[in-house]
Amino acid sequence: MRMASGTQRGERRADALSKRRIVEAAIAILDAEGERALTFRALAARLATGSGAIYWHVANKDELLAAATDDVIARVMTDAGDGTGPREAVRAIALGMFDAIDVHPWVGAQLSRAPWLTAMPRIFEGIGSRLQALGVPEEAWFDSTSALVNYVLGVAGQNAANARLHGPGTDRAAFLGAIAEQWERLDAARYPFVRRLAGRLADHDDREQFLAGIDLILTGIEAALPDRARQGGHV
Amino acid sequence: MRMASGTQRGERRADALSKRRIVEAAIAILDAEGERALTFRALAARLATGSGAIYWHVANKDELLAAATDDVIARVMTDAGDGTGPREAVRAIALGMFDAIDVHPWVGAQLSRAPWLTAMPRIFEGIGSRLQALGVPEEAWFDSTSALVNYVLGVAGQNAANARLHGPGTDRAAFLGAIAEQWERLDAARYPFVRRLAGRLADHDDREQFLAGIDLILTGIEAALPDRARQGGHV
DNA sequence: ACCTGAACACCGTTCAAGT
DNA sequence: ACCTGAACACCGTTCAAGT
Repeated sequence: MRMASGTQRGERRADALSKRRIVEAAIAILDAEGERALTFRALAARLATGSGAIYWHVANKDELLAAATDDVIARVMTDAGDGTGPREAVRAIALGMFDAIDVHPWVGAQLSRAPWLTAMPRIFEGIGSRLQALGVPEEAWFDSTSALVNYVLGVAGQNAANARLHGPGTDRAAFLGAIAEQWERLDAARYPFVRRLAGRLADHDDREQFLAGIDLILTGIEAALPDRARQGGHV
Repeated sequence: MRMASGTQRGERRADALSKRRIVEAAIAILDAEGERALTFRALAARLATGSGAIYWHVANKDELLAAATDDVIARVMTDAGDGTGPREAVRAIALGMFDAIDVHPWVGAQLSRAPWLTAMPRIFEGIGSRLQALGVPEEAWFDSTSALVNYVLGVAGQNAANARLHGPGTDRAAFLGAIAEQWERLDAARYPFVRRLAGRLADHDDREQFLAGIDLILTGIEAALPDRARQGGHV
């Protein structure tokens, strides 16, 4: 007796294993239970199969994580980035990444593991093409894009790290408050600056601060723009 | 018969276990053989003891990695950062971190795992206090420092990731060349910008590009400076 | 107080055997 | 071609037993 019910030649059962389904299941586990919960055993259980079956579709865990990350980043790049002007587009792309990593913190960690061949070209293209539209001269493309991308990746990594510390579902405010409290208790002679900063830690808005950083870099980029391009991008 | 040779009351044998010695051994393994090589078994073998002995001095692997990272960062902060003016000091601190991560790539990965209570205050203090000296007004301290720190962490994470891809001791140039080649082969319709960038990937100088990003952010920070502070820091 | 090393629980990955 | 699931090698961590 065949397992398939209503399948025809060349078709696949709706629940047949595939890289797409595996990646989707992986994302679901990562989102709901965090990075530590993603094991081949858990994945196999969720997909009602053996752990070895997954290896038929995916080479190893690194490839699985890269594919999951690429999935999320691809969505960001198609969804965001069509603001009015090029400056708005850069901000929109950056914010899109921030928000995506807010929902999928593990993406932030994964991006620090060099998906140079999958997610990274998407990010470079998304941001760099907008800088080009902003009128940044070709000699400055690489450095400018790299500055924005690295900043975004830095924030992404920290958000991922924070999410790892307070497991999925814990509230951020209490977490930040606890750190602020520690910072206030640091040695006054060695950490005068950090102690004065501590008060702002607890009540600052991550998203606003992220955007403030983007704006600082954009201001730096625009300061080096040829006069012609300063009035909001070229035609 | 006692193991000790020439030890007196209250003294420790030169080769007695201690957190310091454990952390030093861990750093040696991480530097020489990479992150994957650091296991409690390898560490115990190197220290000629049982793996359980390490747990008497160190709570777990996370604490060990945090301590190793803190060690490296602490050295950067005491060694670097005394340039002529505050702007030079910021650049010196940033470059110090870049160079440290170049030598110890695993630090870059570890910083993306939130050592909020050890390395992070050092970094914030090192950079933030110089921005203060630069004349940045208090309302802007947090955002400005955070922008620079996140950028540095982003670069750090990428350098760590690259080092992980080409194991310790492989040459960077060939590695970048391989990626540039892949980027040139991307779909022309979807990645026009990245394809044009690919040529620059292979021959660019990481360190110079890093500094260019720092300068962009510093320019953005200085653009918002009150007039009084623009001429090179306050008195 | 500090060290030893076997044991435990768990993981990524492989592979002979199935369909 | 694709799936099953036991087995392998390895890891972080624990802990009873030693000194």
